[in-house]
Amino acid sequence: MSLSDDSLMIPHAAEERGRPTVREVAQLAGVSIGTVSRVVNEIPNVSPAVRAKVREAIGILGWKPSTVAQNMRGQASRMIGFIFSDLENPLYASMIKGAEDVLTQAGYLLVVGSSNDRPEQECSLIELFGQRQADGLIFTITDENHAEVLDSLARARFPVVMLERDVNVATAGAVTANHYEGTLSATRHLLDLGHLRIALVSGGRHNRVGRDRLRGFTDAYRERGLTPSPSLLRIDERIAEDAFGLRQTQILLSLPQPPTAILALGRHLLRGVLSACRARGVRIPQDLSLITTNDSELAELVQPAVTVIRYSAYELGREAALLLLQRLERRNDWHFSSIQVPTKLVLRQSCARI
Amino acid sequence: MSLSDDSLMIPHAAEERGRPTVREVAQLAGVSIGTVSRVVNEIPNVSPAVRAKVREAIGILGWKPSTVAQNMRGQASRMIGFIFSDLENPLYASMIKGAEDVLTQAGYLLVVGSSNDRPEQECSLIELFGQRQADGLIFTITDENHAEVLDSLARARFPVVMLERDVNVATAGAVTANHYEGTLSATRHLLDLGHLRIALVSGGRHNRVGRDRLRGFTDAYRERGLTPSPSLLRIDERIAEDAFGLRQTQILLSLPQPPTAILALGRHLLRGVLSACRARGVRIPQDLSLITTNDSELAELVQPAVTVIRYSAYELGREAALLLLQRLERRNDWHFSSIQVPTKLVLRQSCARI
DNA sequence: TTGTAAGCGTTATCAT
DNA sequence: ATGATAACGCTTACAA
Repeated sequence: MSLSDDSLMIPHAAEERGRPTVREVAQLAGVSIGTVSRVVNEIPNVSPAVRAKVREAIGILGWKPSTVAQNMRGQASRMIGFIFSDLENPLYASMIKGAEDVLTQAGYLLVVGSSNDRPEQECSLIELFGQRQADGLIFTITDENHAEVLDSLARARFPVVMLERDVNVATAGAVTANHYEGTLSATRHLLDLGHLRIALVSGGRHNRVGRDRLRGFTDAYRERGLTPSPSLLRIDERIAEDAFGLRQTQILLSLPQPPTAILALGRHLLRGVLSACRARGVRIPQDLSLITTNDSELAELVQPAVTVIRYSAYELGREAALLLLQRLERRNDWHFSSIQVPTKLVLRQSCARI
Repeated sequence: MSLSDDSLMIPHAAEERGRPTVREVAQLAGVSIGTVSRVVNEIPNVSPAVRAKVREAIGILGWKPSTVAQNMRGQASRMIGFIFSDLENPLYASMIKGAEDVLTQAGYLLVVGSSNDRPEQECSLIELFGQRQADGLIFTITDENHAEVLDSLARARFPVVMLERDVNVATAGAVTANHYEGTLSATRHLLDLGHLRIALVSGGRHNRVGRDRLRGFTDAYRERGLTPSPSLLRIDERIAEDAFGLRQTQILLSLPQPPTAILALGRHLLRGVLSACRARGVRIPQDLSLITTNDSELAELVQPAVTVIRYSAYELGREAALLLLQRLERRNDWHFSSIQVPTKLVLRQSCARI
């Protein structure tokens, strides 16, 4: 008597308005919780009659298994982290979209975290993803050599794919745009037009993108037995700052021997370059040739339209996600693999023969 | 004997390389698991000596409590979902950033999901967030009247804040830019310049943004005892399509009585409008005045620079997150609240007196 | 002050 | 084919 009273009160009563649980489903269907689990997980040995009853009860209660409880049982969380510096950079937005499209398709959820270029933030995000049992991580590390971040990464229990970065961690794969080829062909193009004083405005050597660009630039010169002028190398870690493009262009235009062409490689540089040129009355392409990256509405529609090195950030994100999924499937052979996404020189009206 | 053998084998051995657990920490510190928990959760009654011992053990093992297990105990997951249509739309990117900045600060993690404007996808994301015990949701619903999505929303066990949308769900708060005022003042500006044939290119009436804009537009006319010409109202649900701005402008310019000004209100419209004008040799602002929204590098740097209705999408995201946090704190009074973020008319060179 | 044990909602291993 | 039960890692009420 009192037993049955208790068992009527104790179970997670429907009127408690909490989410339904397997137990309630089992009770309603008149079966055990094991059977319910077998039904939802499509395990063979269940009679069709019972299967139907359980399905009905599930429908009535609107029950969905709790992902949290499933994770407790050691299942994959189907959650992927994505750490990048700044969402307002349209390149990252596109990468995330590319990754998200692939991951959603595969039943994963994407968890984003901005580092704002702060390594400490990167560390704590990596830890956080670990605590939450993320299954994998896509990451654009700020400083490829930051010891603590690399440490967190090495300790991580999930596979990592680096986007646009090169890092000395055994378990990490990498996906990058081919900035070397892109810069090489852009520089060749300017040299072909007779330019000898070409300025390179770009990020520094602290990450792969900057290094590849510098290498492409100097290699194009070297091919013709030339050397770029050091004073025209405007390479700096502070490229992320808003006024970087403007300031560097002002400096270049004030040089005793100003450049005849500028290669402005980096986010939001175009804006500053154009402002500086207009302020000084420098005409493009008559006085100065210009190539930037990546492609944008601004580059396309400003007059004259600007020649750009174009690559698909969306594709970059896609490839990173695909590589990660591949590692997630066969957990054993995480042999290092590196994928390159092509770049393309899109010719417009901002370059002229000298 | 056999008992002690068993208890020596069973515990999660350190050499198993799994994540450490409370039990291992407790064992190493020579205390009980309850004590470990009390130390990490800063519960008062623990002696300093024990506290120190436990802290040391935690440090040695590098233990962090599993968020998953904590959630099982009914704790908040500190996970917020964000559903929007398209990450490549810089407005959403900024909103997400605004939200993320606030939420990270408060110890929450942001989980993103793109709907690509598909209500079914929205439904399944809402369900998914429920299954994963998200604590809250920021949402830009595609169709404010879609019954199934509204249903999922009503069933959801977490508070929801709508961004740029108006929805008839009791538990939902709302944050919007003041598109009514923005459009009103832009239209007034054009009327002040003597324009009578102003075209409105905008999204349809299926969401709040489109309706507010239309209302602002017609109210500005009404103030002067005028009525907008129906043929100049280019309002359509397919605004998200890439060529929408181009096509609508072509139509407008082909009219027997073409407009003397265009109000192009929506993402990526500027590009198409400019292309159409250039193709036809229509000069801005001599032949046609133009106002768009939101502000962008393109609007700022194209020549002539384009007058825009500006508002901060970042601020919109921030406000949404703040409203959500407020609801998360006092779970009781979810009385409906609605926040408006201001808009501002930024005058540039694309409008002329007629 | 500290230890013990129940329980969160699943899945999986036993029996039956 | 199905039911009972242990286990996942943690928090917390209760006992000591």
